[in-house]
Amino acid sequence: MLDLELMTRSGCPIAVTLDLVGDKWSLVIVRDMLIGKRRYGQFLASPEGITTNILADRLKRMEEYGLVSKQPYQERPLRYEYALTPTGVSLLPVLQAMCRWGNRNIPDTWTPPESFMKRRVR
Amino acid sequence: MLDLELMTRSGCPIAVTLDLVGDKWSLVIVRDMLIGKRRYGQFLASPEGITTNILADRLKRMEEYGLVSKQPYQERPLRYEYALTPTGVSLLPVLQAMCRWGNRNIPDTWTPPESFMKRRVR
DNA sequence: ACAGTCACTTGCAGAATGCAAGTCATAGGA
DNA sequence: TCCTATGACTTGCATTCTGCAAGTGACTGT
Repeated sequence: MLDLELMTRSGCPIAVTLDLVGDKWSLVIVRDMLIGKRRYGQFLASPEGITTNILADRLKRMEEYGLVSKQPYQERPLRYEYALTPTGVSLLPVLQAMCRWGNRNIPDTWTPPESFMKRRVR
Repeated sequence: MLDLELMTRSGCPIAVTLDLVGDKWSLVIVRDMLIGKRRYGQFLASPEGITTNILADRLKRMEEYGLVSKQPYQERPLRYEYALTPTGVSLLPVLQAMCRWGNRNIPDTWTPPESFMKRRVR
């Protein structure tokens, strides 16, 4: 369980989830981490084109929320890589449901790899 | 299939879904409609406290996107009620996944009614 | 010495959001 | 008749968030 002193709008699990990741970018970053991306530059390279300031802000926020953790992968200069915590990974079913919805309802959306759609967590 | 000329960031079904409903309010309104609310005042009465201008904007946007339709329920004064289209209803699995995630990971979130969690759509 | 890489930070303009108040049509009661 | 209430919005304005571009600091490789 996350231990947050988060300003939530209500106790509704949908509303609380949206308070944490209800914006245009957070779940795109989660998607990238689920397919193995770990570094700042890799997130920037995704086709959606997140900007540097938003990426830095979201990584920081999701770390505060307990969805992401960072580990140094080198010293001098000190550099971090980012990965999902188990709580972050467990957002996978939400993303899978979005993929199914997008593929069914919006023409010309990419078909995600089977490994992504079939993967089970928890 | 929706027929949109929507500015999407990429063809990723996750990113496209977020382009449509990736904000703090749209899916709260979808939740309310899924549990039977249909009128402006009912949406305003939800505990999250959406404001009138945002609600009007989201109803309009979701109608443009084909997620919501409106029907007059009286004339003089002309009043509409809102309901999800089949495409809108099919967002249910996304909301169910968010509920499961919220309930597992965030303390003191409400347990949704079984009728909501068990319901199946296609 | 100098360009290049990587991970950020900063400044600023424009868009989105939140808050409060106002509008419009009508019903119902004093 | 007038007054109040209801329901569905709209408007104005201040605050916050986002997008874009440029800059910074610590290196590495040439």
